[in-house]
Amino acid sequence: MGRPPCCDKANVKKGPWTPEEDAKLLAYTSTHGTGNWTNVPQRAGLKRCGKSCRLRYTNYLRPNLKHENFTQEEEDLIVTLHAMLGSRWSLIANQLPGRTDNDVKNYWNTKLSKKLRQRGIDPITHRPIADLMHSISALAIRPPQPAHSPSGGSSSSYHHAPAALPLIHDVAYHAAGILQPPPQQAVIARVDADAPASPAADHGQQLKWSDFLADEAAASEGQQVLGHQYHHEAGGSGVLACWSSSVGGGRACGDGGGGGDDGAAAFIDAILDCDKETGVDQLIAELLADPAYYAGFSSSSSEMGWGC
DNA sequence: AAGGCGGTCAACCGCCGGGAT
DNA sequence: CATCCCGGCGGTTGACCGCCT
Repeated sequence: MGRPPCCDKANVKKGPWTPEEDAKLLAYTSTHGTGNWTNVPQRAGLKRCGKSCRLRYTNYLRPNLKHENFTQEEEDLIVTLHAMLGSRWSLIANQLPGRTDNDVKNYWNTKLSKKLRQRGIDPITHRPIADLMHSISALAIRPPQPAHSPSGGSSSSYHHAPAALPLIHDVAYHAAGILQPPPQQAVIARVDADAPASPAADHGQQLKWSDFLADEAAASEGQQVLGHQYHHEAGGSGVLACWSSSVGGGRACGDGGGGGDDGAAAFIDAILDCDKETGVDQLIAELLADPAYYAGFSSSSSEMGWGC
C-alpha cells in the first residue's frame, strides 16, 4: 500500500502559473508565511498541489531571488563545488545567495557541463576525458580489481576514482605546495553522506559528512575535531591550519539557515575559506582556464610525480 | 516565410529522511 | 517500534523561444 497522494490530482491544476495565481500565493505567504504547504492551496484559493505551491514560491516568488544571469564568480564557484560535492544542488545553491537549486541545476545542465566538455573535461568526474578513456581502455585489458569497500557498501553516487587521476582540486592543492602527493595525499576532494570524505578512508579513520554535522557543536567549542582528524592523517600543513581555524574557530555558518544546513554550509564554507586563504581557489580558476590542463594532463601529472 | 532544430528553464515526478503520532 | 505524513531533493520532462536553413 503506497503513500496516498498529497492532493486530489483530479481537481488540481498543472502547468505554468498565471500572474493571478502568483499574486494569490504571494498574498498568502506574505501574510501567513510558509508553514504547512499542504494547506496553502486551499487557504490561498488556489487549485494547485501544495508541492507545486512550494516549488513556485521557492524557485520564483521568494524574496531576494536573483533573476539575472550568473556571474563569472558564481560560475567558478559552481564548478568548484560540483567537483567537491557532485550534484548536491541544494548545497551548492546555499553558497550562492539568491540562487535556487533549480537555477544551479539548470545552469549546470545547459551551460556549464557543455563548457567543460568543450574543454575536454568530463563534467561528472571533473577529469580530462582523454585520461578517462585511457583508464577505460586499461580496464578493458585487465582483470577486474577487487572491490575496495572497507565499510561494506555505500549509497554514494560517487566513485573513488583511480589515484592516478586527480581531481581538479587535488591538482590545485598540490600545485599550491600544500600537500604531499599520493598515496598519502590528504586533500579535500569530495564528500558524501556515507562515503569517506577524505583519503583517511584508506587508513581506517574516516571522515564522514555526518561526522562533521555531529562534530559541529564540539568544533564550535574549540575542540577542532576535524582539524585533529586531518592533522592525524596528513601530519600538519597549511590546509590543516586552515581547517582548524575555519572549522574550529566557530565561524558563522552560511546565511542563517537552520538545522543541518548550518553544518553543510559550515563544511562548504570551511573548504572555500581554505581555498581562499591558500590561494587554491585562484589556482582552480587558472587550471580551468588553462588548455594545457586538459590537453597535457598526463604529462603534467607525471611531472608532479603522480604517474599514470 | 516556414519548418526544423537545439537551447533554456519552469514545472512535475518519485524517492527519501525525519518528525509526529 | 511501526506507521503516517510532510518537506526537501535530484532527475526528468515539456513548453517556449530564437536561430538556422
